[in-house]
Amino acid sequence: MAHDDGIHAAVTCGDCPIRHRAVCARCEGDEIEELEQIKYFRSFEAGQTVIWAGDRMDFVASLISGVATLTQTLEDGRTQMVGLLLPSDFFGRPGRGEAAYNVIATTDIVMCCFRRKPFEEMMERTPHIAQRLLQMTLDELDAAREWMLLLGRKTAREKIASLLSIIARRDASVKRQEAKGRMAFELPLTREAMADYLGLTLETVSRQMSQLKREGVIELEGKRRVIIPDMDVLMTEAGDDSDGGFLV
Amino acid sequence: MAHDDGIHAAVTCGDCPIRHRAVCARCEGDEIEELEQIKYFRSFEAGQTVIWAGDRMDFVASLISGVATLTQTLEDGRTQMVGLLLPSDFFGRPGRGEAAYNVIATTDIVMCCFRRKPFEEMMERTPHIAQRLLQMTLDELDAAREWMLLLGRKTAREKIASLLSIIARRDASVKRQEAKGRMAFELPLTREAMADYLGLTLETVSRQMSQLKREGVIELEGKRRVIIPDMDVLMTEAGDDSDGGFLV
DNA sequence: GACCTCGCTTGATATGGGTCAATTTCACCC
DNA sequence: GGGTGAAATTGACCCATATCAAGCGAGGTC
Repeated sequence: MAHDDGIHAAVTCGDCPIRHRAVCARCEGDEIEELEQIKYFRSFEAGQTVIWAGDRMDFVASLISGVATLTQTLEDGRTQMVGLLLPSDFFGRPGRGEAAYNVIATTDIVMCCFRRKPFEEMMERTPHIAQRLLQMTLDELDAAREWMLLLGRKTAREKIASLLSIIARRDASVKRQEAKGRMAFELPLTREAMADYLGLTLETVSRQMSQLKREGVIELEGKRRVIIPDMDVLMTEAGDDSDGGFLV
Repeated sequence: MAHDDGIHAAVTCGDCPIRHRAVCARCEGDEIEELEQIKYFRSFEAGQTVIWAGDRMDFVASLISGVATLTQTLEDGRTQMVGLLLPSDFFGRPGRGEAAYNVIATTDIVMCCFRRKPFEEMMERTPHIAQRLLQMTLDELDAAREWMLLLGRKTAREKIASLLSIIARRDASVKRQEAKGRMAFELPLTREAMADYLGLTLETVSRQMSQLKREGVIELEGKRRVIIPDMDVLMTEAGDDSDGGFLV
């Protein structure tokens, strides 16, 4: 049962990424068995709110399929996305009984949930879990910091290019293809969600998308399908050369 | 040897916060003893660079005194602060041999360093360390997300008020005094560093500080000493009511 | 005491992105 | 295949913040 990469391991271990990613670093049978007892699935449709900031949250979860977002809002309604959850991403916090952010499904999603208390108890007894979770959290922190650079210092054009290349790269790694040359993918976000990710208005997002299209940096099929003729060009537009696999 | 709060514990455990914060959740003697073997101190003067992004980094560390920053830059020199380190904050990443960010001392600082490899080995054997580090990292992630809201959606005025109230609150908790009513503190950052924190230019920072002063929200003694006549007013200006003790 | 430097402030002007207001497109549903 | 409504585009205008530039003040050096 060789584990040469994340995807293979996840498949080998079963249908739920958390079993591999947060827990079974070495696929130990009894750990998986115990997780099985406290796990359950939930699904939501595109547009539904999974949980509101401040609500009781007695589970932690990993996303199996679809895309969800974490958002924060000011009283007057200004909202900022602070997390973009793609399949295999984890959310919820051990030791915290209430949600800190709004979690919203932007496509139909399926989540694999674990009851929080038993999960925390398991963490106490099973060093692998805490260690794996630490690695995942550190990765998220790096992604958050990259995101801060984007929010604080990039132009609207660079922001758009960055977001597109983040999604393209993440998508590419899932499909196990090289993130080079020509690429195509379905945008899982509305223009408004993109704006909330980037700290822009949806009009500016739209304008910059049109601009990039006019200049041949991207092509659009309909409103959501994006084709990148040349990833290198897009990444130059993004303003940094970070080739890391960041993204929360 | 009761541990009723973080500060007390840190003092009780010795002079280095990491011993309590990252490790000795229950002050177990042998863990402390072993850490003692791999620890060493380093100090830097205000303005010195502790480490450049990309450099080899074979230690992790906690800040004992002073203030340091983590910054990221684009090729053309635009820079964004992504971490503000105050005493007892931890930095460096287990499992990563090179620095991801520039670490710069903004005041004279003293750090308590631990050689990375032995620290990682200890983490493997000592669940408490990974668990404590996980909690600290999750707190940092929350702080980063609060920071993202600031960068993406707040006005210059709100950004300044937010930063001042973050520093004031953090300062207050160190001094064990209530973060209510009148407060005073020394700004540990230049206007330029404030700008890098907030995603603004230093001119805008200066103008907004003058504006807040003119309106009586803050008072200034010299350029660095800040007096907050009424914390509630400042926090209203900050645009959110988050009373959490966030901050990296 | 004159001079320099560095951090900061202030002013004048430019501009990127926000705001407000129509349209247009397209995915979906009869 | 035509109708409908939400999502997206586009235009006109405005404003918050950036940019460029000048000047100030405190501390340090000769």
